[in-house]
Amino acid sequence: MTTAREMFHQHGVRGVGIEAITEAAGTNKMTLYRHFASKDDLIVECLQRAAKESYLKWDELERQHPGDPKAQLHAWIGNAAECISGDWRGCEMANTAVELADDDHPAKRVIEEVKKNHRNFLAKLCARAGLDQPELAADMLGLLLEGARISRQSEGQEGPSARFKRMAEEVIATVGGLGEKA
Amino acid sequence: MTTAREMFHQHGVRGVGIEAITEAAGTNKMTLYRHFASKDDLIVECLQRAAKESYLKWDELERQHPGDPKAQLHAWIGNAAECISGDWRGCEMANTAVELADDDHPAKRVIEEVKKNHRNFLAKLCARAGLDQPELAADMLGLLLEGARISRQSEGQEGPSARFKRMAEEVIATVGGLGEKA
DNA sequence: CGTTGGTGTTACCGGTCAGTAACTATCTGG
DNA sequence: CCAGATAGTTACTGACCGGTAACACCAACG
Repeated sequence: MTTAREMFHQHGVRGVGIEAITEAAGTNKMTLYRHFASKDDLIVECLQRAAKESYLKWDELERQHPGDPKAQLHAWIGNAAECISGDWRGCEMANTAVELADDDHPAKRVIEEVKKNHRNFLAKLCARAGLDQPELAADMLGLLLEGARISRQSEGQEGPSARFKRMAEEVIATVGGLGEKA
Repeated sequence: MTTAREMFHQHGVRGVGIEAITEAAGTNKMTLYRHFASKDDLIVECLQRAAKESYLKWDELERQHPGDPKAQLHAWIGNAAECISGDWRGCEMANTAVELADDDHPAKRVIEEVKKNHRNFLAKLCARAGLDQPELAADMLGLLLEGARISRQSEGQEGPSARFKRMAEEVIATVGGLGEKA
């Protein structure tokens, strides 16, 4: 199943077949179909697992800098920047959303919910960090990250996504309005 | 061929077949294969046509506000915001890049070049508009737009992408450094 | 020992899709 | 009026893919 995550991510959910996944995982199609009703079902469960992992990162942030929302915010930026660098292939959620043009695919509901949760977490963090316009800052940080993950795939590693960290810091410094010297 | 653009955009390049395209265009497969060597070829030519169209928009910007880079920049934001609203399905280029996981697909070269050109155009415009940090501002505007186009597909019309215009204006007001009152 | 539950294997079905062949119809220009 | 190019039609191939059926295998557990 971890294998499924990797292969879906690497080749896209539409670009890889069930057989290739099971083969790579050292098993076979039948075994898989005894655990998952269909390919769509497998996709959804993969995304849900990814969602759980990403939620855990928020807890980790809190653990690493307990009671220090400002440091958590900077750590969030650091995490995000680190994700983008390297030979990455974008966000599992966003990529899947693009691939699944069908709007009523069950995976879409999962993706939408997860994205909304992340935005809300981020907005709350911005507020706790004392930013003047936490909602605006959260939107900007979110879109910058989303854009960087996409740009990474269109323009490669050297493109604008390489400057994400600086942009994000600029946002919380100027837009968020920490009061010049915070 | 315009039909091909629409269908690729609507259902994704991997989600629609040659036959469906030709049928929708009121013709048939053979005729298409007399003009294009393969489906990949068709994809590439569609993207190139999309690229030409997008370049024309820059000329239009210049024509609408001749010699007024600041107005051109605001008009660019307006155009972008308008594109995102409505029942849009993201950027043809970026979506295709996500779908075509294969890195050495011929379409990838086209996409990369187009995206780089747009970034450079935008950076030059930011410089002409007198922004203090035109490169940084261009990167931010570009990523915000890219993020908005993706977020539009993950979170729907009501998500952060709806606030794109305000964010973009915020960027050129604070980050670009027009000097407080420009 | 036997049974039961999970796993592996093979083969298959039905469908879709990219791309081709061969033939016919239509329109053009000379 | 004829020749040549272009477009339409039908049918086909070969490959892939999602999903299923039937059956053999192997373990644990009574």
